[in-house]
Amino acid sequence: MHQIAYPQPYSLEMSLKRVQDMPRQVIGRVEPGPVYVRALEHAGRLGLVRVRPGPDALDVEIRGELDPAETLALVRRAFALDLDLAAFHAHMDAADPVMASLARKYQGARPIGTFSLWEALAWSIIGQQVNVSFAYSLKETLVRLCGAQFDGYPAFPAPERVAGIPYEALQAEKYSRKKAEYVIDIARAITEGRLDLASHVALPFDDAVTQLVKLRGVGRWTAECLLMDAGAPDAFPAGDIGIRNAVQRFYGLDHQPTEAEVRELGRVWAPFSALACYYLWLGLLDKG
DNA sequence: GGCCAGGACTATG
DNA sequence: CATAGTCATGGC
Repeated sequence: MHQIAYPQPYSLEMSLKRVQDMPRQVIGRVEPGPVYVRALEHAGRLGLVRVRPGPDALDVEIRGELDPAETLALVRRAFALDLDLAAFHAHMDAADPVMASLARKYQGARPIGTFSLWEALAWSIIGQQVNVSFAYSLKETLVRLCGAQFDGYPAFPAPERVAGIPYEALQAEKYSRKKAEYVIDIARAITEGRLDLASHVALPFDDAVTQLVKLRGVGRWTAECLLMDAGAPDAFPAGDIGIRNAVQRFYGLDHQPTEAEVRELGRVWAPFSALACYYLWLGLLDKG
């Protein structure tokens, strides 16, 4: 059992809220405790990760062939443990009372994302246009068709696995032709060494977006969602329909704002736009 | 039953 | 550059 000291502020229960409220827990699952469990295929090794709250630190259990040091680093990133949430609160207290109020309501919540850039990008493409519930069923299909398993828990398939299936395999499972092509083509590009997402993500933010949108199936929204999941603190998918609805609701607008309006209203969130979007999405989970 | 979903591509003015 | 049509399907 490994331990990761809690950042401040932090609440695993709050952070798990969004995972638990999803219509399906395809890869990352929450079990009683609470315990976050996910199988992981990383660098050709398969294993399982369990994360639970200890008295003074997060307890991380790593099983299988996974390298402990690498896996702990992945957990840090996927659980956003290095984000300065205290600075986010201070900034919003001074700049935006609405956002400050949301941040207080979900005190200690940090986004729990994917464990690889490939999974983040595939997930964003899968999530384009369709409702979240259907997106999860599409993700489940991909996992069922190609994913490996550890101890009964499915892992998100490595790109090599997805690269090997024909478009028709996904088309037959309710993917649109284009969505099937986008996901499989990107898996093939990664597998064949033509695409290195890590090098794109490492670029300055605007350059990263510019490079990512050159990929077929990747527009600005998808690029910003990937960068957000990769930990870019100021990623801001302002055109997101959920963000637009959340802004209308929490800022009391009489109409659904356009992407430009959201970007303007959210200018004060910089350099914490990604966390602001996360808290807006969190707010949407509470109906009414 | 019609419209909207955590968009992007393609074809036309 | 700007707008319209298309995509697949589930949820409401």
